[in-house]
Amino acid sequence: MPIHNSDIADILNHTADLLEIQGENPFRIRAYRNAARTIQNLSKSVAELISENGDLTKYSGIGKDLAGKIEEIVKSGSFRLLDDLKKNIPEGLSQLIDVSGLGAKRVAKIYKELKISGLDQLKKAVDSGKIRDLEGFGKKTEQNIKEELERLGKEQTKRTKIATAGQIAAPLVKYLKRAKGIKDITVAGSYRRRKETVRDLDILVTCNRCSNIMDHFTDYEDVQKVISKGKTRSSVLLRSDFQVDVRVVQQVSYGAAMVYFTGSKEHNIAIRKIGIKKKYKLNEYGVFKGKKRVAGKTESEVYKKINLPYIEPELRENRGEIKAAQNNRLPKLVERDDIKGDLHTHSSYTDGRNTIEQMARAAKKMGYQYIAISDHSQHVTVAGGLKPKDVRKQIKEIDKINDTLKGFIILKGIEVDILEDGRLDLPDDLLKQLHVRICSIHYKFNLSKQKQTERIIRAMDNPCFNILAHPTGRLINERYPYDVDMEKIVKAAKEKGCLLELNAHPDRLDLNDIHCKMAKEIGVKVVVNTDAHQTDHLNYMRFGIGQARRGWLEAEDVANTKSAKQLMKLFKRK
DNA sequence: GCCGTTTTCGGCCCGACTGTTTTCAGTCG
Repeated sequence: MPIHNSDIADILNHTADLLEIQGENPFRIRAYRNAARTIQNLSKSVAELISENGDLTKYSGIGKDLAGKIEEIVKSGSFRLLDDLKKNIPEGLSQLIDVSGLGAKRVAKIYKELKISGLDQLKKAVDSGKIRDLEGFGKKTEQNIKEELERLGKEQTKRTKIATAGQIAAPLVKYLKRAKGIKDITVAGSYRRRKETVRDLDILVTCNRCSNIMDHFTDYEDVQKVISKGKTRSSVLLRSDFQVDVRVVQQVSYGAAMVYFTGSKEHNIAIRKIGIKKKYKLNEYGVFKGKKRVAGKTESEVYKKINLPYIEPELRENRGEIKAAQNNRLPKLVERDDIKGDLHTHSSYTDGRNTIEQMARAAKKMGYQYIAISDHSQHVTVAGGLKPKDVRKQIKEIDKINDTLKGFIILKGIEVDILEDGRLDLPDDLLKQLHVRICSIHYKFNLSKQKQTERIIRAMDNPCFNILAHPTGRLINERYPYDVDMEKIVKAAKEKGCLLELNAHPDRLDLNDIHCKMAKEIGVKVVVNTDAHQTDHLNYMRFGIGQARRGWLEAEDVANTKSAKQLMKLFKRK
């Protein structure tokens, strides 16, 4: 069974956890974590790379030693260092380290002094008041651990989808704005980087003489618990168990603080290193030469001081953006206003809520030039998938409505199912009468990787195949992607002249950012579609654009920045 | 364990907050 990059990253992170509990050199531990992160973010499969005798040491954070260890993991499926560590350190300790407030040092102490090696034992020790007597611990710490354990018990700590985070952020930002003296307020962090899910919200605030801002914040009616509260930084847990941090800085530090709190952590570390080389110190208050602040008011000013152009938040993941910036080769990222239409939408012909005409008028109102109605095909019976006669009826209706629309066209589309054997769910002669065929998988998710990949590539052989919809089928936090070899699929799409969808629905966001970048590098155009089932879903486009930007896509890489006419040319098969 | 315009040793991002201890270690982001 081939080992995935995320498996290798998990093994390295697990190793780092155990090394940390063992009290190893912190820099050695960091090296394992850095390498794990590098691998996690790689678009290419490490297993494949090794089988082709590729050199892992060309990636940052992987040296000779770790390259050898990674090879061991890939080739043997096990890792001797980790196995040895496990012999000395009970398995349960890595769960303890996941308890917020417990780090490696405290876990090691709890284990050493009280022989506690699992969550259940920890709970018992907390209940009987044994923790408070340990040196360096106390009543308060014990209580915090107790609360954390209760929280872990009732809730799986999942990351929150960006759309949900937005719904939480909006009223909170509105509330914060009512504080006296408040000036600027920005939701920074991974939310600003438009990551598909976020762990918490980082809200950055500037204000004049605003001594009461933190009181105002912690008084918010949705606050369940105040985790910490200081003059410049406070953290709370909302009733939904969602964490929000607020940081206050002065106007003169706003740009530096924005860079700092937007992250990512890895990006920040990388730019600080550049700063150090230039004898600067970068922190959230500015860029400093000695004790003198030489930049900090705006983000551009901060980047400029270390000889970099402004880097868009979505790129700040230390995935090559700094090198690109140094070489003046940053992409000019696609924007919502570049989009000229939506190619994946549903109508009341199947499981959509609105009529074709309502969908079209809503799209026109958004400033689009076209919309494709692409309802389900017959195999998806639960959604009332269209039979051939239904498709013919829909074609006629679209022609009729198109006659009434000025400066806008409804494209005839279909979301046609890819059957288990790779055939499409409707006859070719009918599919040929449509403008756009979006092809997707809605059943048999659990085929082997090889079979699933072959199924899709076989479907692409059909010249009617235009776009592969939601290519991995994942639903964030709900359903894993089906097992496919994405690199093979992207290459097949390139070879056969097919396009890939980036489904903008916030539950899907599929392709993910890494796959978007892969498509761009291989030279396959991406279509950002909303999969709208009602008119207001058309607004999901903004989430798709965020993901596309994270995947380094420019307008040129996104097919639906083109006119309908240009699109038809793109769909022409070789 | 990684890395190099301070190149093969000696560094490794930086600061806030908490709780415990009394000047700071641990944790987090």
